[in-house]
Amino acid sequence: MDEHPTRPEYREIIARLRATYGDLQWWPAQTRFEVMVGAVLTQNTSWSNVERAIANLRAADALTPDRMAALPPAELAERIRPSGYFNVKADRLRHLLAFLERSGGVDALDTLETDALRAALLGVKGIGPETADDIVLYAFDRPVFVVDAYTRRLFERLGLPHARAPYDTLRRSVERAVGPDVPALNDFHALIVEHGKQRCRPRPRCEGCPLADPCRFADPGAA
DNA sequence: ACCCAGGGTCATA
DNA sequence: TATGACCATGGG
Repeated sequence: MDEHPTRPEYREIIARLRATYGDLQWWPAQTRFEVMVGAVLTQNTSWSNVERAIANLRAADALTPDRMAALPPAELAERIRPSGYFNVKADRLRHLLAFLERSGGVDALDTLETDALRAALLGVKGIGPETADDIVLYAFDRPVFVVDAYTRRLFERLGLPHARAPYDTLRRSVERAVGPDVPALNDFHALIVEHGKQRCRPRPRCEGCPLADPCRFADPGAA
């Protein structure tokens, strides 16, 4: 009941994951705008598919706000087709472009406080909590923790509290315990995703888990 | 022929 | 607050 993990507990998880997967320091992108685009495109979609879409955009020289805004909507959708939900995501990218336009661009957003930046992003149609935090952390280097499906699955299996709590409850719990440590928060989410892709999958059960070997934790719902 | 993937919106109860 | 339908491609 209201039991929060201690700082060492999360630090220990980070340390063990780092020992296995390395010091990742994430987001595979060349610019902050590219981070934002990738964050939208990877919604419920594997990164390999996003890479094709990004490559198509790069081939069209459309990886800047101005150049992307110049694309006809139908062509934008066609370019990002490999990332799935391409009609929905094309609209979301255009909402993002309109937001950047009326905000004065990426550099202007960087002058906002973290909470204000987060709130502004959440006001964009198509940008929910996880996408907003991807952008806040990986494009603007602000100290937020990103919660995703991998995070909930791992925390559930480790028996950590708030695994199924509302998004902000889980996010704040980790932020409070870890502190405003951008490199640690950057790595933590990246490591959870990497661990999720390599081992901590719905099935088969995590094999050779660096956090608990053998992984003895049940799937969500089975506990 | 399945299940899964670095979610979000909208309608409904 | 909490489900469920919907969006769609590509890999295992």
